[in-house]
Amino acid sequence: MSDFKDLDPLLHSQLRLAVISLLVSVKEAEFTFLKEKTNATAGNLSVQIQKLKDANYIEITKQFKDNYPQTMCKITKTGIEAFEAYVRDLRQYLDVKK
Amino acid sequence: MSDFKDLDPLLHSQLRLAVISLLVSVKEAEFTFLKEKTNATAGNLSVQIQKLKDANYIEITKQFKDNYPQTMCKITKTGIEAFEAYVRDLRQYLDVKK
DNA sequence: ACGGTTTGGTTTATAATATAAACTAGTTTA
DNA sequence: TAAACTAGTTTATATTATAAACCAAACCGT
Repeated sequence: MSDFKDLDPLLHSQLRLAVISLLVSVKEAEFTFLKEKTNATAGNLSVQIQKLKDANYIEITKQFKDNYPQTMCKITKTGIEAFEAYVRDLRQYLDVKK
Repeated sequence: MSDFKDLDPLLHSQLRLAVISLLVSVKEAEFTFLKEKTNATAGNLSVQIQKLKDANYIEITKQFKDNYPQTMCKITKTGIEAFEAYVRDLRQYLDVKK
């Protein structure tokens, strides 16, 4: 019998977790902002936000701003809940019982 | 410029993290105990503790007990420190600033 | 107005990782 | 003594993460 809950594999990824963590704070952010804050390569970020979108953790909208393409990411209710559940589950692993 | 510290990839793995978390509590445990507590398959556990050993996070000693092979795992100082650093680093991701 | 550079990405190929399946070696039980 | 079980390891495969290559359009100097 296991002591540990399975961690949401979508969030148990450094980059995706960072993205969600940021979006939980700011609600909405540009691709370039996320790229800078996470220090990720554009390619990696592109792939990972796509996965978050497929899971309905975020919404992605594309528009043009000052002549340049702009990709906006916004967290969903599902995403917030998933993050909260992940944090809750992870505590089992981090809080060592003496 | 990145807001997030890189997470120790050796610990950012569900099974290895569970193993280290257990060993931080109990100091020393049998393979079978870890297998039961983590609900891992034997093969997976075998591979993962080997990696922890290679990183010097744990020590592995093999002996016989009641005619059966017994693999004991014990956490090292390095392992404890790595765990503490991991937990510290992870807080950046979990503690959302309002 | 053209060639090179920069912005803002996506797609694709490869490297790394996790996991399961198959195997080994020996023990117990019927 | 054959089948089933204990306690693992090794190997093959599936999944994931990451980087490299690419694309389209905009800007910038000459």
